Amino acid sequence: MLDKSFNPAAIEQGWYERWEAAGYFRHKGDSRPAYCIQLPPPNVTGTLHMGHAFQQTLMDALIRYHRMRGVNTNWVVGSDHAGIATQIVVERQLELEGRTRHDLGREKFVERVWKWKHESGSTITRQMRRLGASANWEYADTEGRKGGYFTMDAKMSRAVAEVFVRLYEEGLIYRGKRLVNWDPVLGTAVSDLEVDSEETTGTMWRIVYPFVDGPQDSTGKDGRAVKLRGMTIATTRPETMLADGAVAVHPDDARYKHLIGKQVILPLCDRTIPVVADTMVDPEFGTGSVKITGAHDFNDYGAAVRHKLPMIVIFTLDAKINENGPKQFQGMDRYAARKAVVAQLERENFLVGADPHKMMVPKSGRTGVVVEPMLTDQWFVRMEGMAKDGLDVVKRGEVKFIPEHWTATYNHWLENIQDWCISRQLWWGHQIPAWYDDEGRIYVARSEEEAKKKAGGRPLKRDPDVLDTWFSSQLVPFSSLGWPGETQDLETFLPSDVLVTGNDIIFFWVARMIMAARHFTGKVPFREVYINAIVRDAEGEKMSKSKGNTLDPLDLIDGISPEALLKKSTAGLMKDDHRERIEKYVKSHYPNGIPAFGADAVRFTFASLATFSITLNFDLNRCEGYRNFCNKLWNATRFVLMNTEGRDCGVEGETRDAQPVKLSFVDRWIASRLQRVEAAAAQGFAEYRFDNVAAAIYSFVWDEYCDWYVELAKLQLQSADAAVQRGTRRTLVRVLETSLRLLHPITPFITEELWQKVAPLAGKKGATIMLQPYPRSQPEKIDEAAERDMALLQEWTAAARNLRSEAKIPPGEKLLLYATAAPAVAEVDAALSALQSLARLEGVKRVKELPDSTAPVAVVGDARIMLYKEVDPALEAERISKEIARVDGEIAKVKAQLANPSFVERAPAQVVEQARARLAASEQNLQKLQDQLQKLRGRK
RNA sequence: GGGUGCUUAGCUCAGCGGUAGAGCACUUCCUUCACACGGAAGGGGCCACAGGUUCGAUCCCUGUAGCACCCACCA
Repeated sequence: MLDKSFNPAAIEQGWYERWEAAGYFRHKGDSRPAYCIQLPPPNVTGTLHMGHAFQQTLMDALIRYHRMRGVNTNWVVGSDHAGIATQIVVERQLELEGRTRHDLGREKFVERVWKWKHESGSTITRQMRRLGASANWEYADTEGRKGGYFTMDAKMSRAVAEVFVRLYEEGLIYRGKRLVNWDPVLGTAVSDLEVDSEETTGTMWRIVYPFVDGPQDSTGKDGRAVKLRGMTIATTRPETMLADGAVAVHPDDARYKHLIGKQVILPLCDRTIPVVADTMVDPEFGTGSVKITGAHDFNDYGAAVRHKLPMIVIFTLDAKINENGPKQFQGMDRYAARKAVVAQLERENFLVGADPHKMMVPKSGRTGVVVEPMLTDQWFVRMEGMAKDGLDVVKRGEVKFIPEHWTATYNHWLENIQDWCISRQLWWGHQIPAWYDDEGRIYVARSEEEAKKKAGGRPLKRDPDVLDTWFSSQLVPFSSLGWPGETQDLETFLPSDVLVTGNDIIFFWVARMIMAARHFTGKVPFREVYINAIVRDAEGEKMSKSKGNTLDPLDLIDGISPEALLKKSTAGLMKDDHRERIEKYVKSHYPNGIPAFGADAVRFTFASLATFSITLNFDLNRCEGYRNFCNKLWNATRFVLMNTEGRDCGVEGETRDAQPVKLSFVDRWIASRLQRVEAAAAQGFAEYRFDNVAAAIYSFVWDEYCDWYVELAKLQLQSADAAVQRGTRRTLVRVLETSLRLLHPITPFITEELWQKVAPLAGKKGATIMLQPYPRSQPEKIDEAAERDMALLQEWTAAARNLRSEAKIPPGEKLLLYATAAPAVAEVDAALSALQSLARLEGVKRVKELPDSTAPVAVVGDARIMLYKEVDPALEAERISKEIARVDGEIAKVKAQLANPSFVERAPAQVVEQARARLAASEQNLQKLQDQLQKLRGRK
């Protein structure tokens, strides 16, 4: 006997371990069609957040669905070494010990990161298991830790080196001194994508650079003649003037045209620079003349190259003024230098203006520090050719984005792609497989031995830099399957079927995977990319730690007390000033903490909210509603078990043959509805409309099976006919058993728990629901007649109940229902006794005319029905008048439509017919209501 | 400066050329032997705004406004 209500913690315990131990998650090396999903590998350092939980719910639902459909599924999972993120975490730990990574040295530091990875790297995999992810943990796992692959594993690293060497040999990787985005705190280059612009109000300073040969004639904006002391430039970063190579003006700018080629004095510095002409200058902006700082500005870099200007570097790698700057500024941080430069300019009368200015400041995505364009030696991947191919495969439809509009985002980026800076000046990551000899010659090789061989024995030094983390992540779709080896897995599981991921990594990861897989395997990495919504809080706000509106999926599953939640929300805060705000938020939003909804309810919520919308506002109230749904399912099962266990369910058993069964229109109806929900589920999965899958099953189970079928089954179980009882029991268990299988991909735990008990009664054998066939719709079982009859019964029931309610008849009081006609169904007797039971009637009495009474009357189809209970005629008259008004409105609307000749002529015949039928029915209804009203009035 | 998406019931969201839907919340009644994490009956919406196309628009088109996100080297 099941407990009275479902307790997620109790049932969710144990199943996962049993499934995993039994090896149900592994792929099978057989010839069945394959279905493969690659998990976007989470950072080893990370913990599961709502985005992960959402994404993984969808992936697991797809995997479970396909597994049940008999496909050879392989959910490839793993984790990412996450170069910068991980290094920062371990460096913070060292900081607490008062040390830096340099105190340890590279080798010891990397050792320490590995140690930390082993200790805490399993957090997220544990959380995924709690969520029920039926992932293939053992697959591609080189460490034997059942956590999937790790991007720094020997196996995965081998593919990284191979790719680097091949790209280098093909001339697609090159090394060069280029201007790159530099994070002065981390001391490394970062890619364009890792830089986020942030609007800031800064200052636009105007500075005059005097002409070497004295003031010059020119014209002002208004055309009047003026004398120019020098070129006035505008800048937001005055400290970079120390590295200026020229002043540029537009070649057609009448004010400055004649001054091109003149020399100006660079203030504060002991040198002069030329005035050059360049079309990049916008004469309308600022003063129309621009300082050119080739080594410290991306825009100016191009101009400096065009005009062959010297590239002067004035910053050290930690953004302090170096020896190339004037003595008084040397060693100053860039912002201190800015102040000092401005002060001296002002003192020496070079500063002619300073205005507030809104601008976009580039900041490092990791540290939030303003990046400095820095001229350094870096490795790059040439993107042009691969990008073109990446565009082509999407254009040809070999890779499809869902929703489709993301294709535009993808295309736009690839059409404007820049070469990719892949070297990072970090210690944690794949070290670049390049060696240098004493003369600076480069040897790129798969291993040190190979490099030595190539160098002919010259002493070699390895490049200290590591690769951008995405360089290895992009290979995952094939490196996880054994590439560069030629494996059966590659043959079977590449391309994978769908990638489920967030739109934030379309550039970082999705595009690069497509390009890399195409380049190295000739195949696309996946056929479809489902871009899932971004999870926000219920008010649509971005979840962030500093707002306190983050939710931990595990807290939703297991519940959390208000005290623990408060403590957790404010733990490890960087800034103390957030504390008060967070406490306020948490206290007001979760005064009672969070109840334990269970993994199934959380998963169901995610599925229900998985529309094609760009954001998903996670609403705890909906989560609660779906927890209630789980309870409903639990109790429906409880009812079914109570009525079927140990009884004859009309199912063939091992020791007996099935006895004859009789099926009523109600039995046939629910079986018919089942076919429709099965079709809806299949369609939903095919379209990635998980919300539709969830909604279809929800309403079937609750609104149809529980509300109607179970209620009517109670009646049928009291039948004197054993065959009717058998038929009812058989339908009860079979429909329930099928519903459990339908639901399993979304709510794996509760369905497994219940299936174990229900399946034997339905004549099903099997160790687990996981491997049972997913229900498929059988259109031949759709019974239109039964559905029509049931719809009528429901209509009659609703009308009768409404009469009860309107007349305020207490639930205990049973009355006769007078009806001028019987429901137009095939099994009238069965329908009438059903009606009697559902509407709690004493009976149904057929009459020619309704009794002369003030009792409320309703119109159902051809019949008028009445519960014989005298009520205040005035109230009843009012009720009927309201109803008449409603029907009147209806009639007016349809009449107007039909009176329009062009509607009747041009609308499809079917639509016109429908309107006419509606009009006829409404008019009939109106007539009966008016009769009734008149009668009521006559009584007064 | 470009681009994308959104605007439907109090809240979170479906829908989509032909009588406006769900969950939660709300009102009234009910502890009836699966379930009060429940049952029954209700209330609630000029489908952002303005034009256009159409017999007919919440839905298609064009604008406007608001919100969100992405891209972009304007000093």
